[in-house]
Amino acid sequence: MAKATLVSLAESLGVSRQTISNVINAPHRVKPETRLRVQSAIEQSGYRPSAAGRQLRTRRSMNLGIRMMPVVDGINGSILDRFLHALTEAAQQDGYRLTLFCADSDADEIGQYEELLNVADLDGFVLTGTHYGDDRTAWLLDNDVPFAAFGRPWSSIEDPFTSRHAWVDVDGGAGTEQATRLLIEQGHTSIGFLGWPVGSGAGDDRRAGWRRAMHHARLATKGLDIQADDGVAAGALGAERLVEAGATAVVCASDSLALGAAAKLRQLLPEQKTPVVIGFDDTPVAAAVGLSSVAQPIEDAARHIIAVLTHHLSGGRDGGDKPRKHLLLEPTLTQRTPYSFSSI
Amino acid sequence: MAKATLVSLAESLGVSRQTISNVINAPHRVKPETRLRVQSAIEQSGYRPSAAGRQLRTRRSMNLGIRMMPVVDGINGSILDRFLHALTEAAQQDGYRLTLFCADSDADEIGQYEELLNVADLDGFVLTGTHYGDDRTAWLLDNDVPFAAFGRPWSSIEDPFTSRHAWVDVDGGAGTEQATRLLIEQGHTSIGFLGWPVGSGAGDDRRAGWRRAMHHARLATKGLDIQADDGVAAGALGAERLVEAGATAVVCASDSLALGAAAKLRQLLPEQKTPVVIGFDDTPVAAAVGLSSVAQPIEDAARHIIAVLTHHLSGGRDGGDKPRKHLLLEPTLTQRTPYSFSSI
DNA sequence: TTGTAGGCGTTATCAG
DNA sequence: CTGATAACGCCTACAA
Repeated sequence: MAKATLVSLAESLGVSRQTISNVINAPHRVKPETRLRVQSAIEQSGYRPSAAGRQLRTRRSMNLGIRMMPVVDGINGSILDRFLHALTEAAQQDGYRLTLFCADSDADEIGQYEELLNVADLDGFVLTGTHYGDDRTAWLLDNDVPFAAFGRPWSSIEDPFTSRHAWVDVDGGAGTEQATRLLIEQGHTSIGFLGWPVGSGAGDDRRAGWRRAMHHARLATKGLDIQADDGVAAGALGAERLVEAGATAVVCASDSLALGAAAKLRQLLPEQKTPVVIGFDDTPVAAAVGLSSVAQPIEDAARHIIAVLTHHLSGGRDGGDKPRKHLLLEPTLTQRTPYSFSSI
Repeated sequence: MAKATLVSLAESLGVSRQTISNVINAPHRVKPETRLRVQSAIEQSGYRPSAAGRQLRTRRSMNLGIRMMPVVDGINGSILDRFLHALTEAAQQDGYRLTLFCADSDADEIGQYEELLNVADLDGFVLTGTHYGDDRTAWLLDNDVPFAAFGRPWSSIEDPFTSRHAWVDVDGGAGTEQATRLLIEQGHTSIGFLGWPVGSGAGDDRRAGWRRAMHHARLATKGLDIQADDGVAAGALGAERLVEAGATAVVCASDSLALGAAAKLRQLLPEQKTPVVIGFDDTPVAAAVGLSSVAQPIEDAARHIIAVLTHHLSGGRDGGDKPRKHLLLEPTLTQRTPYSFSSI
């Protein structure tokens, strides 16, 4: 049996194709009687509207784009997996599909936007890895392209909550602050921060959280603030300098750094028993070696990103409540005992 | 300026839209002179063919589907990241896009195939996680849907190299065999295998590799073959039993198992200095703790999957060489010194 | 409430 | 080698 279309259905039912279309897109305009008749015919025939036909007419593809960032560390890849999965699931529930694309740079990404918008009629984009002076958000805003970002707009002057574009983020600073406070409660008075070079929004945010907790407890921070590129080796190196500066515990901007730091601290301060290093992202690596870590509610973030995007795309006519345009989620601290490599 | 279409271009050039279409899809049919004229006009106007229009006419979307498997361990999520990225990049180079979807089960996945085929005109699918008696491949074959699988068809009777469908896989058995041989060369005579319960294709394959190496060296395997569910804790438990059976080294079916095993062995056999545990997949976790591991050339696999799929879809008219329909890639052994948590 | 007409952008077919 | 014509399946506007 050939695939059913509006026309074939209309013929077999003795109504016009327009009526079928109305049953699908504007049921209230059709007399209940015929509506039911048509609906059951639709079900029986297994009719599914063609995306191509619809897209040609409406210039909407029900497709959302997201860029695959280049694989770097790999440790955070597992986070991406969770993020993508939640994104896809939420989009699917709202009738949207996710289209993946690659780009070498932000400029290239913008080029891809143009291309995908032109040829594939993508309805919107999900952005990740926002940073200071992000060209992409500016371009998308200028061109009235719907999008939502995972990551607030980083700017030293503008308040993110007045931003013109939708975003969802996790309050990294709150996470490191909480982590630092825990260490303070455990009696540590010299707690180092091991983060990325100043200049990255998320990194500076996490550093600020540590600093807040230290100041609040009136603890000195001099010499305890290390800037390092991400990675295990850099983490070990940084921890060494922190120990020299007197640190007995370390809060890190990533699990990679934390892993290196934990190894180094275990070596330099073997007498310590409590978890003295706290990572960020709660990756499987952290779980695997029993490292405490700040966990991001990444599935929630993904779901909200889709919610705000699809709500906007449907023009608010989707029935649901209007999702907040700017949302800062709280992370949680996953505490673990470092059984690691010595006492599983 | 409005977006250029075939019609607008044709008008401004004084030719028929069909000629423009021919320049794009069948250049050889157009007189070189007009072809050049049209081509430069295309470039100038920034014309890009509409996917919707094309799709409506050709019933092809230039879109490939891939299912997001449920997130389980997380450790292997990082592998997925690399895989997806390579897939997307290769597809993009061939003019295809990747569409993500979710499914709860294989049956559900088949339902999604139908849906995506019907509404979105997907041109083909990439399958992962093939297993014994996989319904999905059967369905796709029955319905003449193009696809390529990452993972050979597992069947006790059929030779995978005669399979009706395209696949790419990594020779896991060769990997564990190589790993086992290395340990034998290092002087170990009692080497355990820590793998998944018998019944999974990939798991049994890896087990067989270990067994081959042991038999080849005329070493006993009695009591050295452990079946455990994946995970760090199970790995530690399994290693304990292996040590009781006299094992001094362990080859594992995954990095999760290996991580647990390494911890346990370090505890039970502290005098050993050499890397006595070898994992599988070479995940960031392995890299982080200095665990040797069998590395899969996953980017190569992804590229070949796309190559074989797009070559088939283009009906072999894409100019390139015909890619092999069945391809078994060799893994490599990444050797590391277990600095782990004690000596970064 | 239902039907009719037109067109979205493309390619296939066939005639010139 | 080029052009006219006819779909592909759908939705919007308007007419009945």
